[in-house]
Amino acid sequence: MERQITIKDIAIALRLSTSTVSRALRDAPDVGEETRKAVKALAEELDYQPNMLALSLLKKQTNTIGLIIPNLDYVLATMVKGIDEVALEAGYTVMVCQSDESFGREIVNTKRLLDSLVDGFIISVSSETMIFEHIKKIQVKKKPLVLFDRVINSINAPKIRLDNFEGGRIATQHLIDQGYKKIALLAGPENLSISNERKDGYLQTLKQNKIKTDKNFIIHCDFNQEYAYIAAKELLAMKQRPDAIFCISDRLAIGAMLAIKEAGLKMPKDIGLVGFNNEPITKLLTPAISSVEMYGFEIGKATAKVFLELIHSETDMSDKEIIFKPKLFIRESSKRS
Amino acid sequence: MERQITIKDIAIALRLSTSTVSRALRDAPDVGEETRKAVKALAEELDYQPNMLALSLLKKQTNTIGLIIPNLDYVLATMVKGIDEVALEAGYTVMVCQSDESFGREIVNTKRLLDSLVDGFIISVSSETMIFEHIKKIQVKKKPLVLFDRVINSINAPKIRLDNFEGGRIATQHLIDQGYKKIALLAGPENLSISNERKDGYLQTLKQNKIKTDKNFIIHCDFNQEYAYIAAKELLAMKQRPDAIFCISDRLAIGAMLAIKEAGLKMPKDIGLVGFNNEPITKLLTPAISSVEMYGFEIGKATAKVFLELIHSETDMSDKEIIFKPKLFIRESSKRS
DNA sequence: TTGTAAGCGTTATCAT
DNA sequence: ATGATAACGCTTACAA
Repeated sequence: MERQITIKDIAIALRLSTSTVSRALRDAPDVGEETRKAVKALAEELDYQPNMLALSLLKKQTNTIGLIIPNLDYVLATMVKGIDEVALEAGYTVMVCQSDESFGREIVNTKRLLDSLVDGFIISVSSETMIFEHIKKIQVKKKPLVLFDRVINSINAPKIRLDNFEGGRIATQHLIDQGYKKIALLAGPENLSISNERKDGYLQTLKQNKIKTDKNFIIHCDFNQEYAYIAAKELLAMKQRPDAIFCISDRLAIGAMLAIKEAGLKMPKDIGLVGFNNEPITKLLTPAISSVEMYGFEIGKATAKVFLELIHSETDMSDKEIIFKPKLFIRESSKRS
Repeated sequence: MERQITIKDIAIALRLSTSTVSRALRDAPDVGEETRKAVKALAEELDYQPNMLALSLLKKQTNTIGLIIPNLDYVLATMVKGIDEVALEAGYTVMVCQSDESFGREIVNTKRLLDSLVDGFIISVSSETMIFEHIKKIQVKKKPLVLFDRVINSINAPKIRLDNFEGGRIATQHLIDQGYKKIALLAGPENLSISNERKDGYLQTLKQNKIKTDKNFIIHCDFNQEYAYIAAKELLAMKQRPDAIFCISDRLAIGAMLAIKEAGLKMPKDIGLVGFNNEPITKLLTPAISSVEMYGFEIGKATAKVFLELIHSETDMSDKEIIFKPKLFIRESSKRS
C-alpha cells in the first residue's frame, strides 16, 4: 500500500503550516485567496484524499452503520436494499454482517462493530437469539440502535416492522372465508417474534370464528424447505388431516406444497395453502401460492430513515414504532370461490 | 454516545503511564507481574475496549474488506455468504456496498471505501460498467484487489469466476443432444463479461455441431423477467420460431417460460428451455427448468481466501485465476429422451 | 520494570 | 491571514 498524500506534504511543499492547508482545503473564511488556490491546485495535482480514519478518530464518528441480519434471503436482501439506498444518499456506508441465524456469530459481529467503528446499529436478530446482553451493551455505550423486522419488545429502541399479527389474521381469515375449516399452521422457530405474532393472529382469528384450535395442527420448524416438507407430510398423514395450511413463510409454503403434491392432493380443492412474504416465486409456481406481502423495501427505507433521524436529533426515540400493514395476495392455491 | 474508557483512564487510576498500561494489556514481556494483573483487573472492571480507530490510524489497517457488488439477488447473496464466512473467520469485517447495477453508484461506493477505511477490495462490477478508472485508482493506491464473478479481463488482478464459456457450451450441447435444432439465446446486457462468455460458448457449440446461427435468434436484454418475457414473445412470434431457448440466467428463463406457456407451447415437446444459476426455484417450477449450477458459495469462499492470501503475502498475484467448472442440471424443461 | 515523547492525519483553539 | 500547539487513543523507540 502506497503512502498516502497528507496535508503535511502539501504544507511542506508550499511552505505553509498544516493548519493553513487544512483551512484552505475546507474553504474556511479566514484564508488568503492565493494560498487557497495554491493549496487546492496542489491537492488536486497530488490527488490528495483526506484520511477518514484520522477524521473519525477526531470527530468520533465514522459515517458507518452496522447492520446485523440473520441471513440474506429474499426478504432481508430486499430490506437491505432499502436501507442501503437511504444510507448511501445520506453519506453513510453500511457494514452488513450476517449472523447466519447463529447467536454466536451475532455476538461476534456486534462486538466487532461495537469496537468503535460504527456510528450506530440496525439489527434484526437471529432465530437463536433469546438473550440480549450484546444488544444491551450497545445501549450502555449509548450508540444509536434501531431494530427492524425481527424486533425485541423488551428492548427500548425504535422498531420498524410488519404488523405480523395482522398478517396472520388476514391469511387465516381468508382461508376461513374460502370455506376451509381445519386450518393447520406451519410456524417458524419457537422463540422468534415474527413467527409468534403471526401465530397469534392465526389463533385469535380461529377463535373469533369459533373454530377450535387443534394443537397437533401447529408445527414449529426452522425456516427451511426440507423441514416444512417433512412437517407437512406429517400433517397430511393424520387421520383427521387439515384442509388448509397457513405457512409463516413462502419457503415453508413451498416445502408444504411439495408434500401436498406428493400426496396427490389438489390445491385449492382438496387443501388450501397460504404463504408469507410474497416472494416473486409464489406467482410462478403451479398452483400460484397466495401470500402475505410484507413490503420489505419500504421497511428497509423507513428503518434507515429512523436511524438517521435518531443519529441526528439526539432526542429519545425509544418509543418510536413504525408498523407496516401487510396485504394478502390471493392466488390459486387458496382461492375456491 | 458515552465517552469511551481509554488507556489513559486506566493509567491515571493506577498511577501508571499509558505505555505501561498498553504493554500490560498486550502481555508484553517487560512488564511487572503485579502491574499486569492490576491493569487487567481494572480494564475488565471498566469494560475497557481498545479504540480500533486509533489502532487503525496507527497501523494503517482496518481489518475491513470493501465488497462491491451489483445486486443482492440469489447468486450474489450466496457468494456474499461465502465471502462473509471466510472473512469473519479471519477476523475481517466486510463492508457490502451494492451498486444496484449503476455505474455511478459503483464509483461512489469505490470512492467512499477507498477513502481509507478498507484494507482492500473484492469487486463484481455492475452491468453498466465499461470504464474502469475507479478500479485502476484502487490499484494506483496499491490496495489489494480481487475480482470475482463478473471480472474485467483488462485489469491485472486475481480473478475468481465460473467458466462461463463452458456453461454456455454444456447448455447448448445438451439442447442439441436432445434434438433441438433452432436454438435461440436470451443473453444479458451487451457489454457484460459473463453474458458474452456464455454467448461465445453457445455460438461455438452451434458451429461445432454445424448448426447455422441465426442472428435474430439472439436477443440481449437486462437481467429482468419482464424484458425476458417480451423478448421471448418476440422469438415465439417469428414465422420460423426457435424450438429451444437458452437463457443466460434463471430469471430470464422464468420470463421466457411465462411467454412459452402463454403461447400454449409445451416444454420439452414443442420447445426446450435451459436457464443459468440453478436457483432453487428452477426445481420447483412446472415444468422444472434445466439450469447450469455456478457454485456461488464456493466461488465466494475461494474469493475471500485469495483476498486473504493476497493481503498477507505481499507477492504479486495478479495472474491468479480460479475458474470453477459449471454443471448442468437437466430437468423437464429440456429433457426429451 | 517503568516513564517520556514522538507519531499516525486531522481539526480546533489560541496566538501572532 | 497564518502559525503553533494540543488533542483524538494508541504504540513504540528511547531513556531512566
